[in-house]
Amino acid sequence: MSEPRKLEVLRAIVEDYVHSREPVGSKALVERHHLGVSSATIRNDMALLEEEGLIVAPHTSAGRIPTDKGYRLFVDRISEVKPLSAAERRAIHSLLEGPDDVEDILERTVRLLSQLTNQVAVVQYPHLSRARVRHIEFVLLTPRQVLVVLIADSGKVEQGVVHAAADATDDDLTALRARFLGSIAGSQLDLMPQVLPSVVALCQPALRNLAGALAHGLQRLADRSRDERMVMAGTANLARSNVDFPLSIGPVLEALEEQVVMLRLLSDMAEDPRGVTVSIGRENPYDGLSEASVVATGYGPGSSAKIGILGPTRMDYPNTMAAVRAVARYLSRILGD
Amino acid sequence: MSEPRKLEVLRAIVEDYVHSREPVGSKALVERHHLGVSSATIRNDMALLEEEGLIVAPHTSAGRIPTDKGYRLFVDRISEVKPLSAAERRAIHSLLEGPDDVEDILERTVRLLSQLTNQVAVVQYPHLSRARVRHIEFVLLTPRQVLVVLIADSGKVEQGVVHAAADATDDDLTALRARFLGSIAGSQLDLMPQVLPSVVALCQPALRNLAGALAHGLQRLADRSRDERMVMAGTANLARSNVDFPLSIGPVLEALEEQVVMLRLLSDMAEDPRGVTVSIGRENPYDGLSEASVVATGYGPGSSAKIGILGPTRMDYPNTMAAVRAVARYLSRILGD
DNA sequence: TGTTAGCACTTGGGCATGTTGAGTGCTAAC
DNA sequence: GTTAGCACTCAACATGCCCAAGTGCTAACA
Repeated sequence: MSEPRKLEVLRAIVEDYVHSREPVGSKALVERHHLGVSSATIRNDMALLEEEGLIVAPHTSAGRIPTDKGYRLFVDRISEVKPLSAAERRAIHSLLEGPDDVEDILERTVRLLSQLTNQVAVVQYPHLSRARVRHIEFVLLTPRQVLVVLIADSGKVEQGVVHAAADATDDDLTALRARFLGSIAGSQLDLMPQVLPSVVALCQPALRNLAGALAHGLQRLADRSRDERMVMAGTANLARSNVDFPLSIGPVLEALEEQVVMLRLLSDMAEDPRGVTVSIGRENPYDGLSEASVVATGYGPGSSAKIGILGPTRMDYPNTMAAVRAVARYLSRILGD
Repeated sequence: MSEPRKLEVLRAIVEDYVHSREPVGSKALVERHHLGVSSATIRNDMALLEEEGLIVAPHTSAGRIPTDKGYRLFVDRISEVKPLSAAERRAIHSLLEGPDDVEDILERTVRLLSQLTNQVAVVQYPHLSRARVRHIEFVLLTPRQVLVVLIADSGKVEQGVVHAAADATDDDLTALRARFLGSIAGSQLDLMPQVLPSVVALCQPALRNLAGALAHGLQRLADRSRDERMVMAGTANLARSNVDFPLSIGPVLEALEEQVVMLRLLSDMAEDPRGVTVSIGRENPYDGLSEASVVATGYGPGSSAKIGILGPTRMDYPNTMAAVRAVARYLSRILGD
């Protein structure tokens, strides 16, 4: 049997199944795709495909559906990333115009991606560990409460409240701010643990307590911005695409809510030379996602942060991959300047 | 027939139905609750309740289930808000300890509430319109991009990027910052439209363009913090509580994602003298929530912001109301000082 | 007047049974 | 290597039947 036809048959099965959501049989296959052979031949091919674990029959006399392995082969060797339609390109263009606040941009991006793909879209905040301190600000809220603001040169702002052991004054804060800023402005966020203690040590004894508290607060902010976050959109698509289909969406929602899980998942996805990485069904390290696939890619400087979508294994991979890739590229471009 | 018993029967029906998820019949009712009368009598009562539109029978020979109106009566006149269990109180206490960053607190609160109630929890950011300007900061990102930071005395920080028409320098920004701060520090966020233009007008002509852009940016930030937002948690509970039950969760997820809808809904809920407001099924202004109920209450200064939960109409109102009320009180207390 | 027992009636759910059609694997011929 | 043909399997659907749960009603009762 010819190797090319075998792949062709697998391709046809995947496409039909994604489209119809129903097991596809040999006869329907020859009708819908002009394969040039009879259904009996296809049956033989299918038997082989099943032996190789690429497809399975849910019950004796039903059609076949692709396995995770089948999808994998499809994605790796068969499908081509389709170019986006003109309408889609336009949507990307227009939706990503507007104020270029990092937060705003990510929010709109993720919404856009979820609409393009009809899946749940997820985007990770850009990494800040290599970002540098641009500015800090101490603001007295009450005599014992100080709002600490840390501004990175990436434009990200972190804030938190610090409790002082004794009453502080605006003058204290102004002095300390100058001192801190002098020492840490321009230094990398991940170097702060090395720098901060020496700043505190150099303070006048009277201020040392306060300085310690503030240093601790700054450290927390720096940690937090390294500490990753994400934005998502389109959870309602989960319910829609699975009407009358038993992808139990409970576990998936749980995974999405446990941001740690999702972030881990995204980070762990190796970068693929083709631009998008796909993790299918049980390939996912998280149990709740055993019937789901993740399509993701990096964006921004060094492609360090990830953007992607989450959907049922039975999804339209070519189009989804195209959308993810395109959106990631636009996003990189916008954040680039 | 005695009015008290009628209510008692309704109460029993609601409680059994909430518990079992199945229509409850007259016989089962007398068995589970010691009502002191026979099933025949209950049948008569039920017929009356049905006439009044408080309960319905899904089909001829099934038990009855409460209608929206039935739940309404139950909530208004029958149920009592149960006190929380000691364990629950402890959970609230321990989970709400930690750094008292507004954002952090809200996030933990909403997570806690969703766990206590097994529903989706939602909390609205505190209103800031009456907040005052504590501090502003301009940071040069590139010669033509300025990061504008607005810090309110409530501790909330807003940030955004402004594009300059011409190159700006740090000195320009320092000067402008002093000027802006001198005029608007301490003034209410909603008064900024009146104040900002005059500041711009007073600037040196060379800086006026830049000042205008910055003023515009500040205005946007002020608007945004008036512009309401929310945090939510527990969407996975939707899937869980509705396993084998046809509350189509799609529309509900949509509503939750359209934050505008939810915020509107929360804002529109009148304050109830008993401390918690309930909106049941079709009482909700949004179609997708016709099988859902919202239990909410205000918190914080003037109870202006809302916190609440969203779940199926068939929910345990007494406990849910108790949890919402308790959590709101703790939240108020924590934010109060 | 309110309560109760008894009874005829309705009906959804479960079950056993039969039928249909899509789909398969296998074999023999091309 | 491909195909036609055929016997076989089995989910899905339909049909009929019975049962249990539940109802409404009536007549008797306190």
